[in-house]
Amino acid sequence: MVNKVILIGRLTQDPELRYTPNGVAVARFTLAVDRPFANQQGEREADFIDIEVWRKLAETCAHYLGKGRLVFVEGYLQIRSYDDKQGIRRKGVRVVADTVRFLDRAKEGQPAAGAQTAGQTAAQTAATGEDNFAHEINYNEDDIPF
Amino acid sequence: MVNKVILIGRLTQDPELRYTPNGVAVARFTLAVDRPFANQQGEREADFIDIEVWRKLAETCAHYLGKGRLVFVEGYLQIRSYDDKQGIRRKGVRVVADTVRFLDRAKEGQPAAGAQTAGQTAAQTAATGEDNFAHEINYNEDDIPF
Amino acid sequence: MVNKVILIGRLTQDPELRYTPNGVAVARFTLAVDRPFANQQGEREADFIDIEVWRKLAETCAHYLGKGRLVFVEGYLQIRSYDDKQGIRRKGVRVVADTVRFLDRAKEGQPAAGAQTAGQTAAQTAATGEDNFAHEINYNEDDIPF
Amino acid sequence: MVNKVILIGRLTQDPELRYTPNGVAVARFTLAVDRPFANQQGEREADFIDIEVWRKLAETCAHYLGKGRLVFVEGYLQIRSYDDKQGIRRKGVRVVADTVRFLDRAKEGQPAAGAQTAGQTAAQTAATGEDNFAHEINYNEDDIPF
DNA sequence: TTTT
DNA sequence: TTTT
Repeated sequence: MVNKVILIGRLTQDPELRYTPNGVAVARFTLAVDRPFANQQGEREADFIDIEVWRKLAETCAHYLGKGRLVFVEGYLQIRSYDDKQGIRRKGVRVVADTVRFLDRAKEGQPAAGAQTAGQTAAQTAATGEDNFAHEINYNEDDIPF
Repeated sequence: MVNKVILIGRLTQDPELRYTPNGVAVARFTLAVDRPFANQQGEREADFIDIEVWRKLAETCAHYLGKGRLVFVEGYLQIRSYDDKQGIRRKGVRVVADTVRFLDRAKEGQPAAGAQTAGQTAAQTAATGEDNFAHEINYNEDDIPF
Repeated sequence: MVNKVILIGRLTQDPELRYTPNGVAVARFTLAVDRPFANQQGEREADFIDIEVWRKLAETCAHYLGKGRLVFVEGYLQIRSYDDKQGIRRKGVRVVADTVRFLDRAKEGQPAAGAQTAGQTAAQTAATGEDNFAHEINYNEDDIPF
Repeated sequence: MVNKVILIGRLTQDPELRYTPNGVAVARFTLAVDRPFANQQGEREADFIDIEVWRKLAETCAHYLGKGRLVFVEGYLQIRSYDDKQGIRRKGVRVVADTVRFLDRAKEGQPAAGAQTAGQTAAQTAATGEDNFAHEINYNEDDIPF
């Protein structure tokens, strides 16, 4: 009924931008979110949380964000069961974000770039028949939010 | 750096209450959180999200909550990799809650009860050598929050 | 940059529904939100927080909500300076909500009703020249969110 | 019942640090939170939101934060009626924060400093009989959270 | 598999 | 009274 996730963390890699067969943009990246407390070995661990954004926001993220950037993310937790290639039932988890705010500036000499070079057209994506983007979770039209 | 989850949903079952070998109470339950939109078949799906609570709050939840109850939950998303019995790497996901608010009344004739009958003493839990509570995620002292 | 408020509380009165001169619906109500701790006299106080909703959601709230109902509200905090009738500078505060979820059922015999009878048409509102709705905060087109 | 505020914005001034007569530290600062949309004149306005922090966190904020710093704040909205010096009833609003995260680095040459020079001992504060800190809202023991 |  |  209410499902809200709020995160601040750093991208572990540049975002990946893809398009559904129908030409809808979707970008994915992983956020490293440091825990506020140390574990018993005195190390500070992080949670690595998969983020998914759609449409115009996907293209903005792919264009401007890169590895190491600090972002605020607001979205909802989506949990889905699926069978992997070995036919084993697994649980897929991601945060589908409707808000992403950039909290620091891109580094000099490391222009925003990067990510959007991964851009493919809808036609290209359809052509490759890529069906297990998003770590083995297949997309269909029901997956497209909003 | 910031990791916050806010949920309102209904318990799919009574909570399970256990104790770590050191006697720390931990309760688990699953929340069904309805999505606010229908899918293409016109059905309203739900996400099923595992919740974990500790110490006094664990005992309160086990005592007063039961299947079907509506609750507000606030906590953080915890993601952990582990190997299942077949040695396959899996991802465990849960929300560790620090706040749980009860949003409806317990039904008549179905007294709060239930859950806490699952209560075991620390000694009992240790004795059974139960090491894969929480859907195959082993607990150790580092897992105990706060 | 980020401004988010999340509340659960009960309406102190039925919502008031009005229309801007341009015919945009706006509803207002006050939420009593109990504090989770008692004060030194052992009493549990509440904060009384003014909520404002717009358009279709305004009409839904006016139609279905009434005094005493329990709701979840998500929105943003809006703070505005203004001069009251005595010309004294005051601060106006309200939560502009984009999400309202009803957490309990309307009571029997006390049908949803009530609120929406306050409905005026845009023409009516314009005619009365009402300019200090919302506790002395004048509305202009800039106030209309989204 | 639930009252949660999440903000990201910049300090308009250095924090002010005071102590209650009983020696409890309290710091206050105002956050400028830019709205995500422009008004009809094409300007981007901000909300100016008063933040209050207590105890150790108050001292940390006073020590490390200064004007212009970007912070994440989590807390609850507190609304209180009071009479100002002219005996006029007014509404005091602030966010009492339990979490403050620093999102940027202090500028070179403008060392963290500043704020904590305002530090007074409990004795000093008591001596001055200062009773309307916090913009005319008097503190008493009930105001001290947690 | 992971970020500063 | 306001921040970048």
